[in-house]
Amino acid sequence: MNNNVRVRFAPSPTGHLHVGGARTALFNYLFAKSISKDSKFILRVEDTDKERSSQEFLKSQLKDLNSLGITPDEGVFLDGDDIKEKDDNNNILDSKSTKSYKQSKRSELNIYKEKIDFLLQNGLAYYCFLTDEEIDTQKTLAKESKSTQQITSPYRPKNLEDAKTKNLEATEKISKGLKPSIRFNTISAKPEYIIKDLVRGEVKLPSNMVGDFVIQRSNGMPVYNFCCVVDDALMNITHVLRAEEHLSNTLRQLMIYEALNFTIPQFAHMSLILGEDKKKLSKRHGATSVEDYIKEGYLPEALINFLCLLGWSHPESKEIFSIQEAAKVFDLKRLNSAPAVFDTKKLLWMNGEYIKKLSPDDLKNKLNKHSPNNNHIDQFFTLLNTTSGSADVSQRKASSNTLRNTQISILQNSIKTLVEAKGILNLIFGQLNITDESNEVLSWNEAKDVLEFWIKQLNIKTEIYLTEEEFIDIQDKIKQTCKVKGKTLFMPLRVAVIGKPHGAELKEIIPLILVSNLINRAEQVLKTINKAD
RNA sequence: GUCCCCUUCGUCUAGCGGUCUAGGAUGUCACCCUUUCACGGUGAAGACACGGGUUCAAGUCCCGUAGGGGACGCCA
Repeated sequence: MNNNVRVRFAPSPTGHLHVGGARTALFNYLFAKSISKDSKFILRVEDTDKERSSQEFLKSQLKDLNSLGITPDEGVFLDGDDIKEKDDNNNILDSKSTKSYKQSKRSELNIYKEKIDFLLQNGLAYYCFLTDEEIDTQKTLAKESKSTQQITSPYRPKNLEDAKTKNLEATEKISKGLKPSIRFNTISAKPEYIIKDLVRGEVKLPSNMVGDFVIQRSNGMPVYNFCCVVDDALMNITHVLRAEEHLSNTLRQLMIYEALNFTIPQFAHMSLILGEDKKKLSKRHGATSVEDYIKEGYLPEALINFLCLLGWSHPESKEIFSIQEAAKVFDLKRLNSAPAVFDTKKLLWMNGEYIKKLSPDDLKNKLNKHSPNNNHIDQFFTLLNTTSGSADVSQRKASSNTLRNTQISILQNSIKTLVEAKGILNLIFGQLNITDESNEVLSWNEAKDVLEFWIKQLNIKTEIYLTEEEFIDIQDKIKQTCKVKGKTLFMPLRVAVIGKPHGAELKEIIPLILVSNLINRAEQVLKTINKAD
């Protein structure tokens, strides 16, 4: 009929957005965007587990998706700080609407009840009064006898006639206060179901993989497998792109599609993201949520770029590209069926690349957003932005573009994550911290002379800041007077400026530090030398 | 245990029967740049899990074996 597709990402708000979930969302998004302008990426919320779901988690997940650039065309979205829903015509749904993209709400609207009633009446589902204990015994028995561990329920009807009597019996029990679950009756299932998976090709799923599974909890809430099918069908989802761990669920879902006479969508089961131990990435691998990575100073743009390359490859072998660029060339055929290890080292490299590409203003904004209470950030950028009308000679210099660029590179070229900026800024504005590494340098005979002369020269200066030229001038004087060069000159000096023998280029960092501060630091270092003597 | 999926450098991957003495990226190492560190530049080492087939020809197709992973919930 038309070439538009409808795909969905259906998170469950029981935790923060996991990188695996983010990638699933990304591929769904990219697929929709790559097909046509009118294709839709829908966000549905699977919050049937009332105990574990929360509004806070939902909000956090939506926020993370937004910052990654994955915004839904339809369904649940975040408007400022409010969770809202919009339908396929872009109409905002209010609380009285009979439509919703949240399964908890859809359950209240009896959307699932109608379908479950249909199954019950036709013997395709049944009330099951098996207790937890009874189920446990069945399971342990099955384990001991090494047979397949499927639950067999005595409440399962054998045929339509049987279903009628069983339903009657059930109604009676329910009226007495018993709370049954509802199981799907697999009695009429085909022996084997075959899906043509877009990633894996033909996958055969034998029906004996599953027993009569629960489709509605005893508390009245239908479960994931059921809601998922009903919603995908009712929302006209054309392609289901999800993680491989759902492959075995597909069998159950296929049975439901069939029982309910729904059209079956196309499936694409994407490979899993693994930790370094090659096991499914989970909390015990450390940082796994998008929020964790952002807190650690990763840029959302870098994270999403990295995720995109996990199980997918750019047709031109590009490594660095935006989500928009990816959407232009995205093709499901390039999805890899093998699982991928999440390589933090490559992410780190990629993040560094993104940081280097940032304009000074963007860098400033990103840093401020990341650590809003660090006033060194503004100090740093104010220094770089000082107008050329300033009376101070170094401020005039600092405003020239070339100098500004080299100075900003102190920050930009040496950090791979936003958090690392803190350390650099501390070197410029913070308290001097003399590292253990410096001790050896300070024990050199020349060190004391160099520092004393350095302080003397600084004291003559009346300007607030030193220019690069002025520093080089002093540096030459030290060379002559103290008869030092190379390591013996630069290392003690560097310790006197940043507290360690390695790190920033002196002529770049010195023009950023107040002369008075330089004096304080040098005196502090000199004191430790004298103490050691 | 049962069923399902997967298998190219350490890692992410290219490869859709001949153009593969297997390409790129990252990581590692070396050298250059640099009076330090980093950045940058150049280069090196590094892989088709194994065994059978099919074919004139197999990393590429088929079958086994081994290894890894996933699912087996009134979680999603």
